[in-house]
Amino acid sequence: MRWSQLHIPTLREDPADAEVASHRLLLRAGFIRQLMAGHYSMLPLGMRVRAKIIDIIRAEMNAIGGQEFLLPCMHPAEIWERSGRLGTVDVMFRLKDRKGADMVLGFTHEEIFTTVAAELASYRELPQFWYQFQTKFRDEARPKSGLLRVREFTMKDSYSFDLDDAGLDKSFDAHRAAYERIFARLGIPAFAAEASNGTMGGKDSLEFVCPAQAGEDLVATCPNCGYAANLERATSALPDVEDQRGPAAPARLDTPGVRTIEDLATDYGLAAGRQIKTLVQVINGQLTLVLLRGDHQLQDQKLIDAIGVSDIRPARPDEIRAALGALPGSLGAVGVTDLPVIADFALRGRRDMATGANTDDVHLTGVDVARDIQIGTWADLRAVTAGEPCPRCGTPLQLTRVIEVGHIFKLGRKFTTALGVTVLGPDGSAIVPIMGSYGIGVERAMAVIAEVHHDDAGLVWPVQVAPFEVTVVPLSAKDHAVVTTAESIYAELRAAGIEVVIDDRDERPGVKFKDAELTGIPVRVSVGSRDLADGVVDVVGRASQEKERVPVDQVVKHVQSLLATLRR
RNA sequence: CGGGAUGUAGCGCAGCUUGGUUAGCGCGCCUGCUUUGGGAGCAGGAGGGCGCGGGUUCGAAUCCCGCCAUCCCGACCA
Repeated sequence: MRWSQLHIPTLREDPADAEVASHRLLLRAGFIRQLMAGHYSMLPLGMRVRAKIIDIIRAEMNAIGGQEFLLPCMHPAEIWERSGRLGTVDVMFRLKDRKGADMVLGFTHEEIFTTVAAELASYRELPQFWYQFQTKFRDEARPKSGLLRVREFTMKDSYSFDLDDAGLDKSFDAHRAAYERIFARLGIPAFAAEASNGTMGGKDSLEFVCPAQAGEDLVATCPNCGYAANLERATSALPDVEDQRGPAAPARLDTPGVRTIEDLATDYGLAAGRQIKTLVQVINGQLTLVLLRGDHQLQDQKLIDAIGVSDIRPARPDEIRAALGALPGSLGAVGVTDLPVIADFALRGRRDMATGANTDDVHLTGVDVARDIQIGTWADLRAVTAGEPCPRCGTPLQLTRVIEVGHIFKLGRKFTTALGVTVLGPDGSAIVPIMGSYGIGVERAMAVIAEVHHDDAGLVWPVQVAPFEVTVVPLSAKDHAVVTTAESIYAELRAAGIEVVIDDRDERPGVKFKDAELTGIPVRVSVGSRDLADGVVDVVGRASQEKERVPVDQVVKHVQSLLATLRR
């Protein structure tokens, strides 16, 4: 291809609205343009990278037996009604057609693939791996960071249908292995972390995450045994606490002006770890007390996962006072029998603790959790913090900021049951297939590659996903020898099957060099009159910036071996 | 959805406090000449009516009211 005829609108200055590196560079280098918040147009260079990412994912999906489909992105709302996700997922875009029929834009495709699976008839057909590359629409509360969080994007989503749990495990493991190969080939240093299933339901899920400053999630990782879990799922092995027995009954402690755990600790010598934190949440409209150790933070997703309800909000002060007779700062669960109480495991067996007395400016001490509080549900509710012992091996955990690039779920039979999918088993009885679902955000993957592979001069694409492998740069558009040599090198590289672009613009060398670096093309062949006098050209690696003088008649061979090295 | 910021040419910005001739600068773009080994120089030129809608005023990019959009933080999120 000829640069002069490609639409590559590079910018000399950083775009004002782009903060994170991938956003800034993809805009500057002319790969994408924004239409509105969370919706981006993919320009020719962006399309080439996207196509390569898709090719790699497709190859790995096919390698594990995946069959490619393409399902509609617009669906009748009725199908989502049947699975119970219609009114409950707030990122779902909804619309009506001219007849007034309710439609939705798919934010995922479990339901729709399941309608296709209704034609599966026999156990002999299972397992099935089905996948597609399809646009997803998600009405994000806050799109941000360029392609990292958008409202419209391409997802590779796949779905497995198996006869039983053992089959699902196999399908899941096959996808896990495929994902590891995919991210390795894409140049994304991702690893798997345990995660919450969120609105997908099901029991197990793994996120593939890539460490990055622009990340929105935190994962806890163990440097020793490899334990890794999203903070919304991570646990740690807290040391057991042996409390003294304490008094026979809680004692009243007047604490005028005390509103926080910290105040109580500093003013009355009651360490935060010996306090009970009482939070009031409204769960499905029901006021509920949530108890944690004073020095622990509630992890919201854990609470949602523990009770299986996502309709949760903190109670308002007026609701709290009406129910408990005090304001936050003096709340406690001692003697509360008319409200559900959920407590974190770390409070189990604790004695001689301090908590609010449900009277403003009064606390209780000497509280024995088992004796004095009626706890309905025990759960893991607290957020792990850095340095706590790994739940598997005890090594201090690290917290790492990451971007989620893939997520694989063991779904169970939620969707096949809801949509009535069965196959006949060997004995003639109906079997409900068990599902898994597996997703990779294509443009997010592109942005993550850019996050990981760039420098001060611009993008540095790994060869496998680069928009072009080589750019040939004639340093003059007028010097006959330079132009004809560059053109013949360009033709030879093309003939050798290398993806090459020739920068045939009538621009000064500096402009071409800057653009070559900004766009991140892995290899540059510079043809100038000075070197040509010696019969050589410059071959420069984008990542290494190493320059080699190569005789004109050996350029193709040299470039081929350089590309092979870069591919590794 | 709460908090903060910003909307002036394709991009980056100034002008607004203290309303006043044809709204300005840099980059980019077009033409010509000279240049051409790291974002060239000179000359000439095109392009916006200041996010949108009202209002105040003799007069509004500048003041007032409402709305919209974009970015950042938080809440939320597959």
